[in-house]
Amino acid sequence: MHPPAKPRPITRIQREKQDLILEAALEVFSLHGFRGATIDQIAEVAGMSKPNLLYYFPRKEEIHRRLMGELLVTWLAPLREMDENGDPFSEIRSYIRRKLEMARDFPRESRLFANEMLQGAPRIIEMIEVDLKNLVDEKAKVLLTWMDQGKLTRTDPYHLIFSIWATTQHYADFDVQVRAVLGPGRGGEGRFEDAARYLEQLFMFGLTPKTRA
Amino acid sequence: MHPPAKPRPITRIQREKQDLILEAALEVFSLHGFRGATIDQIAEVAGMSKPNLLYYFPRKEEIHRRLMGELLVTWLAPLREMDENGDPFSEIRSYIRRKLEMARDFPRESRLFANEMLQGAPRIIEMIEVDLKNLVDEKAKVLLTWMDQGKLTRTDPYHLIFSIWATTQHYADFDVQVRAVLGPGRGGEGRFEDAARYLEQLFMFGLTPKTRA
DNA sequence: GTCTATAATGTGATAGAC
DNA sequence: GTCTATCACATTATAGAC
Repeated sequence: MHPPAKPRPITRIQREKQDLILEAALEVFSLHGFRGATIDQIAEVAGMSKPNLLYYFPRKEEIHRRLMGELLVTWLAPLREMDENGDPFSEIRSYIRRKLEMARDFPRESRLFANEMLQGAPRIIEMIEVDLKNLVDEKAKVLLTWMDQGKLTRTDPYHLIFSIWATTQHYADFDVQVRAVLGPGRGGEGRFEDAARYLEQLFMFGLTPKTRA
Repeated sequence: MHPPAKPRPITRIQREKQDLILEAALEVFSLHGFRGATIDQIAEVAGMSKPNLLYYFPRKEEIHRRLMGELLVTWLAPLREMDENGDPFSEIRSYIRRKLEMARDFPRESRLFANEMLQGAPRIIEMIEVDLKNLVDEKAKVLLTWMDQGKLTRTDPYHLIFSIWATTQHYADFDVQVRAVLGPGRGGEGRFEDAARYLEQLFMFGLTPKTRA
């Protein structure tokens, strides 16, 4: 009946400005959370006027939604890569390494996620309950299989994943504290190397079956 | 010269109202961070009018400052209790247990702290750099001594403390996610028991010297 | 000492100019 | 299609009533 909806052309300037806004919003939302962030501040960081920003994203929530949608995909990628057919120890070890690298290279994304969690995840609870839960269930099953085969110490696979999340993301979310405690000497760029070494030791020894020790 | 400053009498009603406000502020700040929290909301939770609240705390920042000051003391208590003269393993084990109990019993305090960290700790950076750092330095030395004595696997004491913080606080700060992933079955009150068992296993095996294994 | 009316500013959103 | 002047309301804070 109707002619196909004219695919509204996305101009180059539209794409560019949207990217500018999302980049600025990531900066501000990750620091102050959804309610603490102001459109004004986002606009300033993006280098445009507040009303101009609102032309591209008519609502503050739209910006946040877009950000969270893109985030969860990249955020879960490291876990998704954990391969059932690989060697359990090297799979877990590289999962930890990838996750720590994300904390190092994308701390704002980590803080954005943490902020949403702290607030009770009101805007992404559905994604958490479906996409994230499904992925974790799947990988927990893989871990259990490895344990059944005696390749891994028998332990709770869910809490294992939680502890990997917690320890790695800590270096992004609590970065100020980490650097303050380590001081100028050991709080520099080397802190991620130290963390990597420590975490590998913590998890590997904790996971090594007694038959292997 | 001057007569001693008249110790302005703190009436019962003053104390009561201040406690009400601080209780409400904890609730709101822990969910939305400093900027995301509004006096209006705090007043509503506290059951009083906004201007009335501002009579007892003339500035929003005053409320937050008071909250943070009290927080850091109780927050570091578990670590402070770690006793140099005790048995390394039971000391660490009970430290982890105490910390996990705090996450269970005082999740709002945990989230309040996390919120401040995410924002770069602008209002408590000094306390972090002095009080917290000093305590951690002191306890790191204790851990190192234990390692020197061969009672503990040699590892980085700072990152060990970080990982205990991260894994335990995770159950308060990311509670929504934990419960969503565990589902109704294992996400109930038992989740803290499971976490305690898992964490003990993780850290103990990771810390057990090979000569003991 | 206790509390409220009201000011001053900040904030999200829109109607309309270019 | 792109952008800005402006509105309605929320928010912090104060001056002044009880």
